[in-house]
Amino acid sequence: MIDVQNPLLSKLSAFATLTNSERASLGRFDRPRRCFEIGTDLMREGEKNSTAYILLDGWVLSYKLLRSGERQIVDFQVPGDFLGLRSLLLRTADHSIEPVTPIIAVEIGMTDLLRIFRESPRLAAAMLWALSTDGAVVVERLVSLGRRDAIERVAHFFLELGARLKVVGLATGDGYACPLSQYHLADALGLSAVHINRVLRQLREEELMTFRAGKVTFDNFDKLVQIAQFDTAYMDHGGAARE
Amino acid sequence: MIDVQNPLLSKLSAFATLTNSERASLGRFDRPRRCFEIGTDLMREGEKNSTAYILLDGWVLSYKLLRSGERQIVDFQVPGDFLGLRSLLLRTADHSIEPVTPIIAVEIGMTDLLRIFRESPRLAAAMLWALSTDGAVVVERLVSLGRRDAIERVAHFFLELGARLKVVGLATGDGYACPLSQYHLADALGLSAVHINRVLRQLREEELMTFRAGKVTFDNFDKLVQIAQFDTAYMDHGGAARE
DNA sequence: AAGGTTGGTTAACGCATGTTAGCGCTACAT
DNA sequence: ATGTAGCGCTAACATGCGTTAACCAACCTT
Repeated sequence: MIDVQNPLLSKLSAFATLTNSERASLGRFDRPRRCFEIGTDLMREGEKNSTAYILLDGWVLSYKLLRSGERQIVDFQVPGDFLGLRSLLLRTADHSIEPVTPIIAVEIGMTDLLRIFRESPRLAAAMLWALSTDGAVVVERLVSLGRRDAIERVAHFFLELGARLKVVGLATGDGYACPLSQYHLADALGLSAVHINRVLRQLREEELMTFRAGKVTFDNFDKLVQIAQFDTAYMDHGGAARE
Repeated sequence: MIDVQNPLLSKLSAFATLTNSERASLGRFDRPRRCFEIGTDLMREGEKNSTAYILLDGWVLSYKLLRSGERQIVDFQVPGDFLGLRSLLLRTADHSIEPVTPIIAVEIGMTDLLRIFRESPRLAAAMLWALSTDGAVVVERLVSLGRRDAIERVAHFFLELGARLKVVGLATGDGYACPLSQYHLADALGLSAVHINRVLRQLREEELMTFRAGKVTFDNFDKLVQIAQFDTAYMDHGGAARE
């Protein structure tokens, strides 16, 4: 049971080396593991007293709908990420969450959170740190939408995703498996699907990166980093083992 | 000394009615109050072990710079807001903070946070709630940048700011004092200053709202809400006095 | 086999917004 | 009084991206 928690453990370990009892504390959720198929929302905006989850396997996306029917994807979550923790604290969901692929997740409720805070302040700090990282990612996305043009935005997105997946062992320096469609990218990056397609072609033709058939391949990582002005500083504050 | 904390107290009271001892606990920061003038940053991106603050008076802005020299303003903070709490948890500042007006703020450090968590779980929950609200605001801004056009964006911005100021008694339903320049709006909303000017003129000519000489006046609140698709749901989850 | 659906792809056209440039006002320093 | 810096304001022009409309391939479903 502790085993499946691996992605979260890898992430938190980037913040501080956890003791065995802390690892055990994380594993001791009595709440059930749940599976969700594509098409069934985990959480819907406006919903009261929603549950939060830790994502063990698969990808999900968080989004908000506008009256016009358009949607803005706030972020994608990958194994090891928290789902809907903010909505738990707010007591009303401020966004919706749906699977991108079939997923496995563990429920967490307020009581679990409080128990962790009681049993291990260090673990609590690690979780607050992980939450803050999520916040930093959203802020960086906001910078993208506000001040980067389409190419920079797309390049930055794939680099960031790669960095996040690497932490949980799902990416190498060369690329990673990515189940998103071009429509997903459009809704996440504030562009039209047509323009996403144009940009992907350009990235391909200039031999910077390739996104095709569910695979991201970095052809010229350094140049890509330069174009995107990608700086990992906002993501890797842990550096493992401080304090 | 407790008195000056009023803006934060008003905010947290929207989440739960605080006991006298909880109010006292909030007031018992031994850290000094500090003043900052325009031009002196409170925090700079990349800085290690920065301090966080509670803003008592004045306005500040949080921003990130791009290589090109452009900047994206992430959010403005008004009295009662936390400053740099995420950077405190991350141990490295992921954004910079500078005053918009001269300000007064109280320092808070990790030790203060931990003390509050120890002394009063309810107060801790209230603070986590306030933090989550800040997160929800950033997410809503992200939706604006991704999917709203210029008019909707500007309208939404002023409505949201009004709602936030109202909580701490700095706005009425008709309008509020606002020390921002059109350049501030441009950097916050991902538009050019020229276009901000165009949009403000349009809002004025269509008698929806006026922003002039440091004052925001709502001329047709309802229509403005409709144009912006402004829904306060993401801001007022507290509703005072639940549990 | 036929039809529907989803995702990728491209071209033509239009528009919202950026860019550049310039004018005027106020505040403030010299 | 004179410069200078910041801010508001506007016009003319340029462009990045959206929109619409197709076509194709892969994969369902029946």
